[in-house]
Amino acid sequence: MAIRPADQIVHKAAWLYYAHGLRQDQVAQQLNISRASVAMYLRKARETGIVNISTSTQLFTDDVMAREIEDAYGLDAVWIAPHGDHVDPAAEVPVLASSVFLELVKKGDRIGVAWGQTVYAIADVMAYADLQDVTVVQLCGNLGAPFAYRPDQCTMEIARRLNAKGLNFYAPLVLSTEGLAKQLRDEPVIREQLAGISDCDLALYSIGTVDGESHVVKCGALTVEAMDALRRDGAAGVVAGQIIDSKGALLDCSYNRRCISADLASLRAIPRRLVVVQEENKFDPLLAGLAGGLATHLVVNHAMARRLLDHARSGAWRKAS
Amino acid sequence: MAIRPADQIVHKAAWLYYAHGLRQDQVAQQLNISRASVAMYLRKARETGIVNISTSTQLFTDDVMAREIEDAYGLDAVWIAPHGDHVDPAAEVPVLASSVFLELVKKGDRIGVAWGQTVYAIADVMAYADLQDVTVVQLCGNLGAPFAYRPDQCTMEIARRLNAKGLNFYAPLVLSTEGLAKQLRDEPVIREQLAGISDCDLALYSIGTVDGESHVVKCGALTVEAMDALRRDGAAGVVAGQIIDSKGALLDCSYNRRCISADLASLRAIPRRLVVVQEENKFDPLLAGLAGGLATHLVVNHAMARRLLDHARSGAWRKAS
DNA sequence: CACCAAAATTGACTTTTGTCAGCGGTCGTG
DNA sequence: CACGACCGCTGACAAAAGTCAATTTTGGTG
Repeated sequence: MAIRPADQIVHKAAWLYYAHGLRQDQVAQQLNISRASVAMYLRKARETGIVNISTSTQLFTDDVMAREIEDAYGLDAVWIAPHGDHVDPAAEVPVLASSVFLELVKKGDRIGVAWGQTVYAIADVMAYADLQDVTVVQLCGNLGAPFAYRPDQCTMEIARRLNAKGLNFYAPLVLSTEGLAKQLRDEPVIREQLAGISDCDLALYSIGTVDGESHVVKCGALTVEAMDALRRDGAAGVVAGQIIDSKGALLDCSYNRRCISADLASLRAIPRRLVVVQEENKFDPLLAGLAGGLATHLVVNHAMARRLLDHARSGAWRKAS
Repeated sequence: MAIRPADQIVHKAAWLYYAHGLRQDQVAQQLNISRASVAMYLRKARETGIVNISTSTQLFTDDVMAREIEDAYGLDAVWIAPHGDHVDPAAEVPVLASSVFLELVKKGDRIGVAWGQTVYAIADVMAYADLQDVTVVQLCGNLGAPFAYRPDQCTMEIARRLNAKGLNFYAPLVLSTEGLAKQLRDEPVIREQLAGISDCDLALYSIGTVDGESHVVKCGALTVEAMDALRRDGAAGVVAGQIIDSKGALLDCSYNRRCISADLASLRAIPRRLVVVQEENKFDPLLAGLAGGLATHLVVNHAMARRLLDHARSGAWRKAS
């Protein structure tokens, strides 16, 4: 990402201020501009990722409960957001998740991103960074629904924050017939995108519920009735727009066959898979995802952590092999 | 690195302030402490690396001259510090070098560090970071001289800044006889340390001059006369306390044989080798180091960059294979 | 348990930073 | 070339952050 001439002055101001520790008035003097401009440039520098301010997430992994969940569920790392003893409890999980995400990203990475309110909330609070050679790929097809959290928006917003290249999926998430979905999957452009998913270094997604509140229902991919029927047939959660059963396997149903989305095996091929779960009612979907080995890194709040641990201790837990 | 209970509050304050964007008074209210304490905790958070503020060094690599030097000398990356058009020109190279260094370090790295005024200056301006599982190893033996920039100090200071483990070398840099040096090198403790050098992921050093101003002379490892004699025998630079010739090979001399330091082949085995050169009179030593393939990454100031480029263009340059 | 020294915390004050209306220059357009 | 819309910069004021001497708390000791 080449620096445009207009960025030069921003960069220079940021350098003098943050790297050399000069005060704004000294920087202003140095560059022969007003201090107000310096303040403006510095804000710009932070907003473009020229300057990076990050806070360690150690505190949230450095916890016996996190360790126990890691052991019980065979995860690489777990972060637990404390219960809302502060101003904005709802923001805690997304803020933590975005920090964790930024810690996991490396230069040159290829990152798979799914969608949903949680994913968008993370993107929304994510700090700007100027990572070189990062590509953000959309893990599933699109939806026309006018929601900010739809697949292409999630991908684009995260790409924008990281100053990365966004690779959108130019296909609908769900089609009306299985045949059409199959044909579309065989289209070179789509096939290529699907094939590229397993090459990702990092993935970010949440796991959706299978009720009327589900994002796939809200966005019109499924009717409430259809979802109810699927639930009776064993649907337990939603991953990248697809329905999984309680073992974390793809549910054998028409809907899934009509979906254009990441193959679960491709997802599991991604070495670091960050799953973030926020809402209370996502306990069962999360268990399904964990059973399917869809997560390696997990961010949850304290209440959910408690339930996970109790569940594991009750002996009810067994991961699918 | 486990978080001590006293750090909890620091971490929490930093989290609310930097991750959530609350103001200091809001954080104070949240934690039931005074705003003055919050300010203090935040400073502590920055000083411990719980909070990381870094500035992109893009501006200094994003330059035609840097590209040309990379091509001419076969380096992976070059950074050029602008000439001192600001308050503290002498600080420019160390500040830049420390930022570059921090960009190159990754979690879990093993880092080799040599010594000298330049290296110490870099350590001195380096931001604090809280890197997990990082080890900083000393590349050569010690000197008793009362200088801040002696080998153990350089290693320790950098380890302290990174919150890493420092592995010091418990042997003198130079001994009075070759036999003793050989015997000492065969001591298990020393042998192990020397063997561990090639396992490093990153190295940081400068290249010293071979005159009376050389740090090896100032620290008493060599007399001015001895150094003069070595120069007549082809000494061109100093790397990790050892004398190299103009081709970047170890000079065949008694002094080198009496040294306990990193084998040049071990240094070259380190994948990323950051060389930082600051002083004007280090041009020839730098050329020697480059000829010996001792650098992969280079930080110099504008004047030095100019000279390097002119030298390469004059056709005088040829790297040893 | 009273005492002291050292460390942590605070209130009050100073310095630094953020903000925004308004000014002045620039560029495209009629 | 005159006009107006737009953009970036600045001065002045408001808000926030930094600092430090004074005070309280803590932890160890006789």
